[in-house]
Amino acid sequence: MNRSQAVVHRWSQTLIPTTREAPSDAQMPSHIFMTRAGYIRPVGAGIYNYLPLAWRSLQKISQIIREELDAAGASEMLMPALMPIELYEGTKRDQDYGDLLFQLTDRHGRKTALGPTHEEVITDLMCGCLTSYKQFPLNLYQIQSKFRDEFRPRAGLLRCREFIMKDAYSFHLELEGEAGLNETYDKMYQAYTNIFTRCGLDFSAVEAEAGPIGGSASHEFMVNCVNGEDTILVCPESGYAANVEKAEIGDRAFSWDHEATAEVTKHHTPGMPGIELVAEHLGTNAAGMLKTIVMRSVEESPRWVLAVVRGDHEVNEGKVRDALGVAVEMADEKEANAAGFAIGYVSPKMLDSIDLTMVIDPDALGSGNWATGADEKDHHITGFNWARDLPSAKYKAIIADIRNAQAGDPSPRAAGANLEAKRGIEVGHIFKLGTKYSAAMGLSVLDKNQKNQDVIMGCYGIGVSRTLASCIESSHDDNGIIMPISIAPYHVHIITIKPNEEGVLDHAFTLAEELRELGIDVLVDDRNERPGPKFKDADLVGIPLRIIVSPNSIEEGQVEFKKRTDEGKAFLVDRFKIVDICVDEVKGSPQ
RNA sequence: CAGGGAGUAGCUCAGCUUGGUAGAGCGUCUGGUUUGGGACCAGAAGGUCGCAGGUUCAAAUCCUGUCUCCCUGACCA
Repeated sequence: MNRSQAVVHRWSQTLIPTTREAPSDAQMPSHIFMTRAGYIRPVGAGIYNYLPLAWRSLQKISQIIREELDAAGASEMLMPALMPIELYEGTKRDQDYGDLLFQLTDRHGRKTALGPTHEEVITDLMCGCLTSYKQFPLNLYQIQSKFRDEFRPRAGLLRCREFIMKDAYSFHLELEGEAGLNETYDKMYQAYTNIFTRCGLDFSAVEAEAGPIGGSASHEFMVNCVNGEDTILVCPESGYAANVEKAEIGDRAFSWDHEATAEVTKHHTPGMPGIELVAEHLGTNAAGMLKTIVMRSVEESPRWVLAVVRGDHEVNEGKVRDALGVAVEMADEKEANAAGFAIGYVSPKMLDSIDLTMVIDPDALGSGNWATGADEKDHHITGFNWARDLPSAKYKAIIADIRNAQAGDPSPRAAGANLEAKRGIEVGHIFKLGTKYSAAMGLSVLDKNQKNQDVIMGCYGIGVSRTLASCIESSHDDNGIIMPISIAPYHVHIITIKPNEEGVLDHAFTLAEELRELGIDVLVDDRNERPGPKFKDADLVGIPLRIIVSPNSIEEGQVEFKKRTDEGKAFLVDRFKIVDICVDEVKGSPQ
């Protein structure tokens, strides 16, 4: 509630093009309702006009972000959206980003990009600005349109090619201490928590795939929503929550000594894409098979790595990296074949044929009778038993949690508890970057000891337009949007009944003006429409407080009042009480 | 990018199989009657049928090419 800027707008004199029917291509509720309620209109694939209602909400979200980040010690600035491609040379992100980067050529043939984020720009800027250890910590942010050539934009504002993002970057010389990265990171974590709480969102802060520094170096802020694109795993006992990519799994029982129950038998299994088909052919299921993934360590003298998981599980590269202490990547299929691996038909038995490191997930040691590859094209075996058929594994292999967690897995933080899966929409992500960009781009300063040191960085993003969409995604009913007061385009929606009749409009605008002077934003539906469409439109646009002004109630010295969340009809309120009621509602909600 | 679908009035769609002067509902505009949950009557405006070729006496309709949009997958705020 900002007194100096509160407004009274007339429906008839702003642009709120509501429609009765949804565009046929919209699937997600936020997309359908934002279009129907006149918040947005498409321009191209993943490109939208933000009409007045959406823009007012986005401004309110931005204002909340500004207040919280300023309070956390950050300063707002603005960098250009257009940037020369040379900036990316140091970090090779023009390749990492690949097709995601919008690239264009100017009239002089210079290659230029539209900014997908601004690590390079700000690091380059800092190279010329940061000269002394006395300048730290420094935390800068901007709110701006970002451009990403998404493979497939979709779901309205949830995944766009041009979208509004707040990105912040912090600079430090150490991790610990007052000026350290950890201190700023924690402040930003708290600021994000405040921001999303004030926006009225039901969200979870979850651990995400850690950056190069390790530890809990990255958190995602996820709006809890069944339609979300991301899966997070939570422990109901301890409160532990993590992205599916990152989630640890609690201790699992395993044994080398399961008794063999069948002989090893070879089967011809040609032309069966997918483990399900093979399992069916072998008379078992995916959970009865071993999946053996060929990887390589990423170092100067690469080494083969075999990761073994149960057939219905997925290998997690990050976990393999953590188990081995070196980064790994999927092996190139041609190279692996040349080295003797029958890609697609690899079994753990390769441990005895090729010099390699083997990592086994505990669940792959949960039985004495497995189906797996035969190390020969188009063939699998059944009856594999670790103790009988590959005794060397017990001494040579590493056992570690190397697979993606899933619902029902034991919690890593509470004995006996099981992880539950929830869906979410990622609206914020905070990162400890370390020296990735500063080292690549030569950003260093002299520390107290006159030693040149690479600057340590953190980066912090919020999808502003996505935050609006995810709010609507999780807060709507069959009739339309239900906006929280803090980010609603207007606080109060005054509906006039029979606006042609003497005094109705005057009454409505007098009331609106009283509210405005107390810092409340008001939309007055002054259209000469019948009541039906006005009520329908009001439900659709979802402004939280509704006042109905009609000839009848004016005569009685009353108005009608209803919250968007209330069921049924509005109730009568004395005219002289309505302003206080609205002020209490606005003040009593998160701002 | 791969697989699937769609481009016809501002919006939602029919018409295409079987070629013959462009249709409906909603919305918009005018006049009238109406005014508590998407009214009614009368009238009107609005489309080179995505684009370019081709076949034909004749193409929204058949053929070829091309562009755009949507849905499902890998990425991310």
